[in-house]
Amino acid sequence: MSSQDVSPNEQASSEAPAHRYNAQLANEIEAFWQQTWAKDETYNAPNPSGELSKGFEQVKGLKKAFVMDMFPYPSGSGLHVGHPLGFIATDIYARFLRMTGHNVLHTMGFDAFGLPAEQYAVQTGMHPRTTTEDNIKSFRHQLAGLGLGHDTRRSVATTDREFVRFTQWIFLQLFNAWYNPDLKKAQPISGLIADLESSARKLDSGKDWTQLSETEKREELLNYRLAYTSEANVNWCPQLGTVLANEEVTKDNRSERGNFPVFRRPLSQWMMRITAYADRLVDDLDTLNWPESVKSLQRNWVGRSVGASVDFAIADDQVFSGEASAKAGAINVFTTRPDTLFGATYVVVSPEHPAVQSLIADEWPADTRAAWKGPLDSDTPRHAVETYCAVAANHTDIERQAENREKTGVFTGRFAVNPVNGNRIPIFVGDYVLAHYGTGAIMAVPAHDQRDFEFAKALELPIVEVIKPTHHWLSENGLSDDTPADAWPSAFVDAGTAVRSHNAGVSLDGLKVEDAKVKICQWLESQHLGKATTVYKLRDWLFSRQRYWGEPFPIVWDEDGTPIALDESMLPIELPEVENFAPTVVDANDDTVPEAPLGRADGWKQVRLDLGDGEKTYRRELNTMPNWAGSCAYYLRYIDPNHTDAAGDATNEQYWMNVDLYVGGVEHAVLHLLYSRFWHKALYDLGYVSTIEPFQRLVNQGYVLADAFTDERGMYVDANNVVKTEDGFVYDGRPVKQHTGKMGKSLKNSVDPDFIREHYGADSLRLYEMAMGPIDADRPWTNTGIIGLFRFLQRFWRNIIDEDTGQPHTFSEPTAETSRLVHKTIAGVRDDFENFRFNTAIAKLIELSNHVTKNGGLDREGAEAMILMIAPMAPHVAEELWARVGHESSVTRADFPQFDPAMLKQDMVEVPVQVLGKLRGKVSVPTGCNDEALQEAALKEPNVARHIEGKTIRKVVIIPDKLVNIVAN
RNA sequence: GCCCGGGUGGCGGAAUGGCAGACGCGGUGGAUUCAAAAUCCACUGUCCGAAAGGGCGUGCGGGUUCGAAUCCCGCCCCGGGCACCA
Repeated sequence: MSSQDVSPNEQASSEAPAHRYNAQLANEIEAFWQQTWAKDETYNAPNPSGELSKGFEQVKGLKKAFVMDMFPYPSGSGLHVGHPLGFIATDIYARFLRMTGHNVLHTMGFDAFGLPAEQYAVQTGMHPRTTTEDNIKSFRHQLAGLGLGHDTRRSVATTDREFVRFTQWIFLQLFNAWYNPDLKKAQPISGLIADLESSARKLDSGKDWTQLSETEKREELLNYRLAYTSEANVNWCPQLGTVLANEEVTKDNRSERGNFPVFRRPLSQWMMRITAYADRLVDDLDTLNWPESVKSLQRNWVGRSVGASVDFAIADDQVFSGEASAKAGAINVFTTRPDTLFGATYVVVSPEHPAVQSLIADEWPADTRAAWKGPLDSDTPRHAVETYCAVAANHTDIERQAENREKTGVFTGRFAVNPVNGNRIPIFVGDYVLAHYGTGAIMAVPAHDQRDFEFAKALELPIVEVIKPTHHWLSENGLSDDTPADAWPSAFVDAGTAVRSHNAGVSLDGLKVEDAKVKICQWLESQHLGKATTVYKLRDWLFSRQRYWGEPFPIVWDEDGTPIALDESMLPIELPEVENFAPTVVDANDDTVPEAPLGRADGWKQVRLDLGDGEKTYRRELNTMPNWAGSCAYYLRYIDPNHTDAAGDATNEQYWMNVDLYVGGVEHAVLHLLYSRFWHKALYDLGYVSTIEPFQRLVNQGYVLADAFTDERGMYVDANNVVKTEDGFVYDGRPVKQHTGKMGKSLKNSVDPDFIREHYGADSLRLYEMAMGPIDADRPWTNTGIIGLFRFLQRFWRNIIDEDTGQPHTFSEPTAETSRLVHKTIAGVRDDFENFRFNTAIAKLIELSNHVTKNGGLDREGAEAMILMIAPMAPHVAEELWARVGHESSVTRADFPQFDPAMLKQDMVEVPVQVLGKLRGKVSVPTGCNDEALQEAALKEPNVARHIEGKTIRKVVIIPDKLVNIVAN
């Protein structure tokens, strides 16, 4: 709460022992060891090859471990105690691995391009590089203060000159690659060009490659490259002055960052062909040790649906006449239920479907129902359809997707032919069909799809049963076997058996859904009417932004307006200096094409180059890459931080990859983690990395929550200055309301780690953050909670050090019980560390420490085991104790203690005795005591005897050394 | 609606078929102190009881089992994600 509530005890009173572990001593110890670690380069991990390979000989027999955090954005407001939660967890794990025979790569970089530095630059005129570098400096200082054991030689920032070169280099690899669908992998585009030149492969566009001009060829290749430009509807956010990726737009069409409105606008932008990897991005999730929730989010985002595309020919209709006739061929629909094709009684196309215009009949067919002519009872199909489409266009996505919205649609006046039974079925335009999913058109099977059912009811369309519902479903709905489908209360959408589904060439009758799907797809394919198809929700990744503070593209444009990649030797392309960093922010309704800030760099935006056909003037690409670019492959920079060409040394990459443990927030589930997997797979295909996935194990740490307070206006007030009074919480003399929320700037409830360190020390802070609960759970921060861990460290210190002299206690013979508990704790703590359960590891150590406090008696072996066990979590105090008991080398690579199973055995064991499953007493018996003796002892226990008195013993369950349960009645 | 988590004391949590509530916070009482802070000791799920001991108790209702917080079936509630995705 308020800073006054914290009870600092750094002022050792005159009576307190001179060598008590208090905040002052903790701070001295921590400063000393942090300097020592830095001087000794304690946390440097050698590479097998190259300039960082010094010392590799000594560790080459060890296993490698790559332990990584999601790197932070170095914001100007510094860290709060929520930020380092994951950093502490990975540090503990990395330290544990160092003590159990691993060469551990653990470092921390900075995701340093991005909006805040740019916005700050706009406000102050200071160059974003200056503020970013200052912030990184203070972050490094704060992180070092927490005792995080990072290899600082590998601490890179995405804004570093060489890092930018690396990011641009990857971009070039993607630009110069295409996805070969036959091999299902990316390959250099040169191979595609060779195939096209030799006519071994034809262009998808149907054009003849050999007849094309150089410019036309370049344009054609853009349809294949993994990084390409295209003119498409993109998410345009006027208030951010930039376009955004789908993943950065919330479902109510606002920017994830800033919560500004986002509009769809056609613009030419850079795209990444992530859709080529849709299947692999889904399938390879099965190989990963990731939280199920994140895997599920990614599967959902890719949104794979397996089904069939089917052509519905347009019926040749006497009502229709006109020139559109020639264009009207067939409507291609996508369905996941091709087994219900015989039940398709109409077709619906979305209002945005490109063929809508060509589908409109000149007049209504005879007997067209009023319900089909639209709300205005239009005189012509054209009027009905155009009115309907205009209304749909004016609806926002939210309005169109509102829950329980009535299904609406209008008849086009034309008919399609159901390819399996030749039935003439009406074609509708309806806004429940989405233009951007599947083919933008559906076949409607009202009996077996709830949406189609609702539409059919609303527009009085036939409902034909082609899947026999289960008896369970029929009886649940009070229906009999022969109730016609249009009397059902809803569609039957579950699996059943096909009926009424046959024609001269194929019969599905009697088949289960899955078998029927396979059979009908084979038939459709044989008749050239359709084929098995898979569609995805995933869209290509929009990769350009109209901002200043990002990586420039290594691209120039020629006079024909086609993009040309610069050669690798010209990297990095550095950001030009500009007067004004601000994005072009326009009014929400303004249609102006945004000018990228780089367009203000007059001397830069045009460049004279000789790219092989003489010196010419080119226009530079003025967009920059999105913030995600730098985080896609930064683990490769950690491996080889100074490499200046290509991906890095293959020996080092093969040694370290993949990342064994990756810890970070769940907010990156479908952004960073999907993009990064995509780039990694492309780099894998192109031979630059050796693993199919970058991150083997993922852990999402929870959020740190804290009390937040709002005043009478509902505005958050600084929680650090709220005081608790008898009447409740008060800020500046006014009552405020208490809430709980994620710690951070927006709720004004940040707790400064430097403040906590000053009052308790970094070791107490580290322990408290871990003790609050399982790593993946949200945990409320309280300034009182940390005291318990501080007291524990003080006790722990006292277990080993005489508070008056500062010297270790004389070692003494421990009791058998103490020795047993030491070994039991070693076994438990080891297991907890391996399984990332630091909260219970701490509890076990507290238990042991409390036992020693109470019983005394600790030999050197026991004391050292305690120090070694706490070392990963509280490294400073552990180093100090390790030194004080006489060691000269760091505890960092000391062997983690082994437990002796023989030590866990005890002579006597206390066995609980139950009567009818209820605990009634305990008996103390020799360990390994036989069943008869144990039963005899149990029956003699006075309280047990009382409970079975007068009853007949039916059965006695005996688990040796564990439990006796007497069944008596 | 669908998918993924979760529901245990005043609070954070522990126990994954075998003594429910480890460990910590908070609380109560005590030691120390002129006093306080800090520190140490004891108690602390709930109800009955002086105690011994007993009843109840892990969201709700059933079931399996000698024995269920844990496994199964059916619900309820909370958090997160997706959502007219054919």
